[in-house]
Order: sequence, then structure tokens, then C-alpha cells
Amino acid sequence: MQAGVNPQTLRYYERRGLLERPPRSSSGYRAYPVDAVDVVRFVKRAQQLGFTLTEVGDLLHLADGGPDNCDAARVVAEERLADLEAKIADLQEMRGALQQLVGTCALPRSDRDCPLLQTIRLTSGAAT
Amino acid sequence: MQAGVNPQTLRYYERRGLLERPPRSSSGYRAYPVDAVDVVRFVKRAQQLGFTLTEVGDLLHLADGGPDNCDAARVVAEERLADLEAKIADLQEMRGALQQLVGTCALPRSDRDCPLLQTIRLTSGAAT
DNA sequence: GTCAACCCTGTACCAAGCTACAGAGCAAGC
DNA sequence: GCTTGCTCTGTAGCTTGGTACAGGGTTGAC
Repeated sequence: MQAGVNPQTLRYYERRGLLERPPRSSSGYRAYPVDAVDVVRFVKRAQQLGFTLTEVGDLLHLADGGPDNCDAARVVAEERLADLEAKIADLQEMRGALQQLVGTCALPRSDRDCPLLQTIRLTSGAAT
Repeated sequence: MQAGVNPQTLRYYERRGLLERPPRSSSGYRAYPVDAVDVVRFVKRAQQLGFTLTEVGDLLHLADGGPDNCDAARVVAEERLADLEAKIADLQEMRGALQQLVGTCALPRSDRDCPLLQTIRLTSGAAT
């Protein structure tokens, strides 16, 4: 398929309610509208970013409604935004620790003690 | 336990090779050394940041070695660093899209059409 | 010495997110 | 009209990261 997923996955998404049930040909074959590709791509992208299929479904369903649902959608979006901020901050902290580690490893061999575990401990300690 | 996980999980980590097999009491009870707590905390933190247990195990095992393994550890760390950079960039992009979405929703009700799905499509389209 | 509350082992189960398989029908090229 | 390759349905399996349970031993308070 154009979205790079196999038919089983599409049926799975349909079961999960992520994809609308497409019209069928006279013989029962699914005939996906063009938009389906966009939906699938969105699902895939959101997944990469750590959203669960349930969350993706929530967003998609909210999008189906009119202005009333827009308020609900905003709430969901703002929650996700807060999640994202937190996750980004966390990853940045971890990046700092890793950069430090790589820096330590760049010392001449005689000057180092490969303190990976120590660095790790500091990192995890800082999070507590 | 002090690291906030239950005994089954500790045994699971032991099976997975993340935790060294601790010495046993005469009756077979596990007597964990103090460091075990740090290791568990590191595992938990790394998980939160999207590392799999397998990746965590790799890092921990590299840490066991001397200066030679330090080179290998650096390679792993640099790979993770690149992953982190990419993930952060991705999340930031997604954050931008969500912020835009929330901004749109803040318009007076009559002026809006809750274009969540459109925003989503633009976002996913931009990633292709 | 007995009772509760822990630990031991092994195995089985869970949710999420697919993926594969069986048994069937349809479509299209030759 | 037959074969190849798709689709259909339903069900079962996989992996990850645990959690629970059964059936037993241990430890410590009383």
C-alpha cells in the first residue's frame, strides 16, 4: 500500500477504530479513499513520537466532530503538549549525560577509567 | 525494594542479564549488594527515555570492561546520542504542530473549523 | 511450636501492536 | 477455464516488559 503498511495492519487499524470502514466493491474488497493514506501516515508518525494507538484514535475521533469537539481536542492537544515538553527536557538531560560520557572517553587512554557506570549513576541519581 | 520495583522484576532483570546474580544466603535468598539499587534506577530512567532493556543491557555490559571496552562504549553512546538528537528534533517538530493546533483552537468559535485533521495531515506530510 | 509473612522456583498470563495462517473467494492473463 | 496472485474472514501467534500464581521452604514474632 502507498502508506507502506500491509493489509493486515490496515484491518487491525479498522478494528481499533483508527480507520473508517472503507466502502466495499461488489465482491467485498476494501476500496480505500485517498485520505486513508494520510491517516495511516499520521498514525505512523505519531507512533514514532511515542503516542499510543489509543491516543491517536482519540485525536482522530475528536477531529471528526465540529467546533464543540474542538474544545475537547484542545484539551487533549494541550496534555500531549505538556507530555512532549517533559519528554524533550528529559531527553535533553540524558543527552547532556551522554555527551559528558563521550567527552570523558576522549581523554588519552592512560588518563581514563571509563566511568560509564559512574556517569550512569550520577545521571540516575540526579533524576531521583 | 529501595528502587521501587518488585522482586519478580528483579528476577526478570537477572534473567535478562541486566542485574548480576547476587550472592545467596545459606538458605538461597538473594542478598543484593548496595550498587544493585543504582543499576535498577538507571534501568528505569533509561526506559523512561525510550531505551529498550536490550540497549540498557549493552551499556551496562560495556561498563563492566576496562579501557578497551571504553571505545566500544563510546560508539554505543554516540549512536544513542544521534538517536536522541533525532528524537528531540522530531518531538520539537511535533510540539510546533501541536502549539499551532492549540492556537487555532483559541480563535472565537465562529471563526474556526477545528482543523485538527488538516493540521495533522500537514504534520505528517512534512515528515515524508 | 506455630503462624504470618516473606523468599524460592517454574510456569503461565497480561497488554500493545502487529503478523501469520487456514480456508475460502475473486480477478485477470494465457 | 485454469492458474497465479491477490483479497476476504477468523483465529492464533509473536515480542517486549513485566506480573501473577502454585507449591514449596525460611524466618522471626509470639
